[in-house]
Amino acid sequence: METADSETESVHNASHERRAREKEALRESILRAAGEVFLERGYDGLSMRQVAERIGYTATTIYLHFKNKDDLLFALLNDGYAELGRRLAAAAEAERDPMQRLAAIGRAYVAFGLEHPSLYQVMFMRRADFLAARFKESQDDHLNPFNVLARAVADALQAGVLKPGDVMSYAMAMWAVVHGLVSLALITPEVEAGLTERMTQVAMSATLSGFQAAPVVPARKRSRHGG
Amino acid sequence: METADSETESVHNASHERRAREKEALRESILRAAGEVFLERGYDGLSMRQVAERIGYTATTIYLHFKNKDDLLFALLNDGYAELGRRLAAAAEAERDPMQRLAAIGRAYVAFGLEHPSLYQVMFMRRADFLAARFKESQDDHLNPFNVLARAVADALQAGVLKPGDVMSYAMAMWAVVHGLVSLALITPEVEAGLTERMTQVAMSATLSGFQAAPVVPARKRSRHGG
DNA sequence: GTATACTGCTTAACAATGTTAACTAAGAGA
DNA sequence: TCTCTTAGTTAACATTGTTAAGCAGTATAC
Repeated sequence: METADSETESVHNASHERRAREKEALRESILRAAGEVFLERGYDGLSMRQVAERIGYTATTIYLHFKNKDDLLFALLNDGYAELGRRLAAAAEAERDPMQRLAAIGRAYVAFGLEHPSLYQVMFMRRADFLAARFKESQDDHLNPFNVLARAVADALQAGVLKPGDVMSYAMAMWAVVHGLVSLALITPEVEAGLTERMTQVAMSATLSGFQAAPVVPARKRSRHGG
Repeated sequence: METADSETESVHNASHERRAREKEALRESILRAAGEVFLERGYDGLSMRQVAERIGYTATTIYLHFKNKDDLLFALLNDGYAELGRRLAAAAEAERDPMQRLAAIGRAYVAFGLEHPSLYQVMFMRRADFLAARFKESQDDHLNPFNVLARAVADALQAGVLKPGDVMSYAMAMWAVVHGLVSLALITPEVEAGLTERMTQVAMSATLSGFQAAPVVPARKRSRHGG
């Protein structure tokens, strides 16, 4: 009896596992197809029927693996957030000096955005509602992109290379600058790459030097030139 | 004969004019309704049928006054671009000192974005394709928002308060920073207003002081602290 | 004053979207 | 072999932007 019981049980387990594997495989397949369609047709061209057709299924099948289109999209973007986190962390580790580290993180952020324009647009411009969800989900994850930046800022503050201030304000300000650089570059594609690069250089160096420099707009006059 | 001729002619003119007036009135009415729907339901909730229904017409009627939905939206956004231009120009005029003028323009830009969140999102985040069209259209308009900024930068450069550089790089960098501040604030609505303000203050003052300060990340070491 | 042309507007329709409900077929378990 | 579960499909709905055809009323011409 016991033998029979455990035998049938193991059979059940085996088939269950196989089904689970197949299910997971199809889920991955859907995700891959969605990624392809997204890259080819853009965010607006990403339709359930298009994705399904590409892998020989019907649109409704996707709903057996994802709650709805947003759920599918969220899964797609999560890869993006993860990669961004990894790249920022890698850039941070590569630099020891706190100030240089901040600069490296900034450069890595901009590079990521320019390398994945459509992905970045959805992640940080079109579907920012996902941003809150994702960041809340991985609030304590040390690979959360914002956490990487905040840690570097905290280090720099502690090292005394920044003017006194709170971590949050500095981190958000830094984020605003790099996000501004990326998104401005993405919404003005007619601007030549050279100008984009010069703009990035100017903004980044100004911001970082300003973080450690004299008070704002000191309006110090050179009397020698007479106003 | 002549009298009759000129009489019928004037009748024609009069009726033509009336028709033209009515046509223009309906166009304005559509635009106003579209603005309302846009404000209430957001960009995604703006549908031709919704707009038409609000003023007691059918959706297809709109096509007698606008080529398509994009055309209608473009007309809507044009008001936004115009107002932004006026506000930046007003802010610029109110400050004489070149550096303070730049700061004022930046503050005005951020204020505009935060005051018109949905409008700003469409203007600079979702439908940036309109941006190119609009800016190309009013390339020489001195109220073009970017021109206002570029002029202020040119003045500051000429006054020698900025480190040597080209107008375009400075203007784009400045635009990137303020746009980054606005769009980051808009995509993270869960962030408290106080932090947004501190972030703005930090980023703006750092950037501007960086524009006129020492070279980037000079890594000047204080040997006194030994590393 | 009556016929004609124009024109402002509507109804009908099409293709595409996301999504739900009902159905089918096939495989697992007894 | 019979039943039940389940993966997948088909059909359908509401909504979208947009085009084509029709209709009614007004201005023009005789």
